Amino acid sequence: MDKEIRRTMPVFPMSIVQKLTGLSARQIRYYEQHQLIHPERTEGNRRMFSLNDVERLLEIKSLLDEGVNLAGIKHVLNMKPLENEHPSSRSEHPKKDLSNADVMKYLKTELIEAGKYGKSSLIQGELSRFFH
Amino acid sequence: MDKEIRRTMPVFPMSIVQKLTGLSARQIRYYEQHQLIHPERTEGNRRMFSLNDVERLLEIKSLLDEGVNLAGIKHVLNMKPLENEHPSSRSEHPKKDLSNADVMKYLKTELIEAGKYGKSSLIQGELSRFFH
DNA sequence: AAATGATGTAAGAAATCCTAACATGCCTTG
DNA sequence: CAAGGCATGTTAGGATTTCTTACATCATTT
Repeated sequence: MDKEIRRTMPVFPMSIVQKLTGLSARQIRYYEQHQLIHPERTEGNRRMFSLNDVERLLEIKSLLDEGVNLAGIKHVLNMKPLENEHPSSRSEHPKKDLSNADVMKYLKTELIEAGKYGKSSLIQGELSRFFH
Repeated sequence: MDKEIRRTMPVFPMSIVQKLTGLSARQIRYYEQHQLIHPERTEGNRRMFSLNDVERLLEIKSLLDEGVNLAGIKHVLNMKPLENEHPSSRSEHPKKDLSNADVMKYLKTELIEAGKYGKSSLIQGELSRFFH
């Protein structure tokens, strides 16, 4: 009964998550500071990550590669916290299940709005010069 | 491509393996010392365990509960190292796939032999008093 | 030019893990 | 029954890893 390792169990230390995601410790801590992830802590205050945390970090990395900034990533990830949160830290989120298509639609409208008003609320750098 | 976590990847530190298996650090190190497991090491010499290592430890624990001693467990586990070894530490083992029935048969003959000669090569304590 | 966002780096403290050694309790054996 | 071996607990000192905080850097935005 204890044999199965749940996806929400905090089992990976920082060093392993760095190797698994290719992110630096600085980045990972920064994303936590900005509420993109919520890793657990040991009694001694060391971060411990679950499989879901790692996958979430990979999502973040992927979105970063696409030029989305942290504020934008936060919006996207907050739309589907149901499967990524630890059971301990879950609260009364507005949990709507949404598909990849929904996320893309959201990002596209954000982009269009940004283009209209000459201000990108989500994208910085690369893509932002396509709108002005 | 990096998203899938292989069963042989060393990802769990000692503290997590203790919680996952219910074994003490002393026990885990002792089993390694006696070649029952072969966890990897970080650059800084810290043990890092794979999922297979953890499952192997659970097998060990289960066999211990049944009264099998370390020498016996070593025999049993050495009969099926193909799926439990790290790819890095694999060598030209006589890798025969064997079923639970095979293992049980092996254990039973060992028990019978032990009974015959008045010496238990595998079992100590509980069961040993059934033979003498 | 100044402000902001994202990340790197460094320092000092604290937590975790390492090995080695000695202690303990239970069997087994002579 | 005493001696030895097995499996584990405990302790000590040292090394490694992680933590927080602060400051630096570089690109982008205002």
